[in-house]
Amino acid sequence: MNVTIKDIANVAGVSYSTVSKALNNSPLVKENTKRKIIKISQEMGYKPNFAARSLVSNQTKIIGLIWPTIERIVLSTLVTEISNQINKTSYSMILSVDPVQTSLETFRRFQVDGIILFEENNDEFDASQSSALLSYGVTRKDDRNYPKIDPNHEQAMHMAVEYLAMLGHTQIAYIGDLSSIDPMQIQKYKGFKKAIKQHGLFLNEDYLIDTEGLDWYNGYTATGKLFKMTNRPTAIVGGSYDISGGIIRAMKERKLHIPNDFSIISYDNVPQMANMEFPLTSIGVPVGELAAEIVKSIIKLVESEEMNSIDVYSNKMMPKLNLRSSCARPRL
Amino acid sequence: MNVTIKDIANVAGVSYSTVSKALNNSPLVKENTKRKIIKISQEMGYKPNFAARSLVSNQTKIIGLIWPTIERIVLSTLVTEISNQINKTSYSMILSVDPVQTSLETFRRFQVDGIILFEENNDEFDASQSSALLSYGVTRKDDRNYPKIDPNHEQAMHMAVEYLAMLGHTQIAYIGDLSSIDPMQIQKYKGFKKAIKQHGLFLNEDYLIDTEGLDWYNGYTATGKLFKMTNRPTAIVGGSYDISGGIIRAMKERKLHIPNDFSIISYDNVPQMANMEFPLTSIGVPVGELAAEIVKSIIKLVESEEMNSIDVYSNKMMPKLNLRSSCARPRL
DNA sequence: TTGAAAGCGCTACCAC
DNA sequence: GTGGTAGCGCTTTCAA
Repeated sequence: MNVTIKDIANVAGVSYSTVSKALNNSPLVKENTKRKIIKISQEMGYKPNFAARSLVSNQTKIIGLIWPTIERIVLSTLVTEISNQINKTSYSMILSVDPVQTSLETFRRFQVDGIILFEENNDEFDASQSSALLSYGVTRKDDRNYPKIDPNHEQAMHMAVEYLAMLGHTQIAYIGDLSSIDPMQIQKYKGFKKAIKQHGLFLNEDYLIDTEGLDWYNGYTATGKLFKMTNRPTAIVGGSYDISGGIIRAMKERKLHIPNDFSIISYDNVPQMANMEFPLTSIGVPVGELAAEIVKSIIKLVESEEMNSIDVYSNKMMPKLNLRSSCARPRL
Repeated sequence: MNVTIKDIANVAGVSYSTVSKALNNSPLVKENTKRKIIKISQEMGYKPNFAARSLVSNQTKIIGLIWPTIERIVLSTLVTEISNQINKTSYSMILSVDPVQTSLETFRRFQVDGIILFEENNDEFDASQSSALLSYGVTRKDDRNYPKIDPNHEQAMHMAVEYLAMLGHTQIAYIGDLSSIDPMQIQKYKGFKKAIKQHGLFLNEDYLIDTEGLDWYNGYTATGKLFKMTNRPTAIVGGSYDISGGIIRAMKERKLHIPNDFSIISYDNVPQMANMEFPLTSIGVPVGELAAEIVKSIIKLVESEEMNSIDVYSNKMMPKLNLRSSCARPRL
């Protein structure tokens, strides 16, 4: 059987309520007894019983996260990063891989204090009975009244184009998923078009290359279309980490040089960008910052909700340009 | 506030101990009252409080699973399937994406009843303090005293070669990761060689094609090597789902016909095989069976451990050949 | 500064 | 068949 505070109390010769206070570092206990109790509890190998604690305190200190159904390396990096950051707090994180509704129910039985949801999980669901909810990504339903964290895709495209234009590029292509109904993809592509216009460049419709998907191979094939053009662009914005991987590969196979033949900026600001076949300059909210904001927000939400003040907000996070060596001035 | 059994008791006009029994389907309650109570509890949206239940019963009915670090579609299919199957039992499953040691500690705080571990998680760790542990995959350390579930890779290769040989193939290639130190890859590749010999075929070393990785693109590139040969094989065994995807793509690009130009069998018996560019005949333990065995074993382990009888066993599961239309007799 | 006691939601036992 | 009640391990008043 596990050691309980009563066992400790017996050994220490105090009441078990004193033990409880001591272990929770309450200022109501004399430093001396506190130290003694802590020492004894360690010697006895005491581990607090989570169930008992959460039963009485009515909070579990657990954050639940519903695993995004669309598997992308960027999302799993985000999830891992969120987990790491939560581990640094007094909270823990658990995951569910079930559909949203099922996950929500599981989490309710666990009485998790807060739930992180990815808007890619776009199933219909009823969140009315749940604990504090926070979502990441572009929401499809405006009537959902929980806070949202979302990268500013439009601004990202603006910064990418701005940087390329500054280097002297005027012929910039976008290789990304134009056919998707995923609002995130739509925002990127619209953002790109808007940015081109804002920088006074000519928007060549041929330079909007549809990958028809987000996989590595989609980027690879789409890049093939680009080589068939007579009037090739000098710079490319890749729509995602995976797509850009395919672009690089297509370049390498044709013995093309980055950045001399083509300057490339990739969407998605993840550290893995540095380990690609060719390290790419990238644009996007750094995944660490995203995770930090998500963790900070969910905890704030959880703790504020206890005082019944749920304020619905939406945070469009600012992207950053991460310079590597995949961009140069265009050849004359 | 959440609905409790007391609330239900009030509405139903019975005592709350009767509610408890009814909800646990105890034979001590009259069918009539049982039905009434269940109906009311559903209407009120009752969800049992895990913490309270586990506090008294001293078990959580939770299985923890440590997310495999190597991301493969096959593994995530397995995890999802395991989750689905656990949901059908009285247990629930939670995931941790942290390193093994951290996950183990989190799970201990949760007092999970059992833990599923993937042997890909090959970190060093101390499992001595943990609850019932079960691992999937080839263990690297023989001194670990917990049960293991593992597909019989050797038998799988035997069956694949047998089938191809039966169709009349004598020139069979293996495209897989030969350079890996992952014991699972080593077993596949050795199994293939052994199977070739057992079927009295000549083992052409050139037909062992190293993908140098498990990604889609590794299969794609490795297939290129095959086309450079003068004496090409007539049949191919693909080392994994992703690798085989690359093989198919390489075939398609060269306008080669499956199965007329090449017969292909892929390792990994997952349903997604049917949705590939070309549906492939596949070999491996069906992922559903694997999940079922894992779930059955961990639950058995959890429940037997309560009577202190931990028997360490290792289950090498039998693969199955899943016929689709990617194999035919070789051309003469 | 410490101790006693109530009670979180539930299961399980014993009475009726 | 049903109800009453003890108690799981802990936190949190309130009293001493």
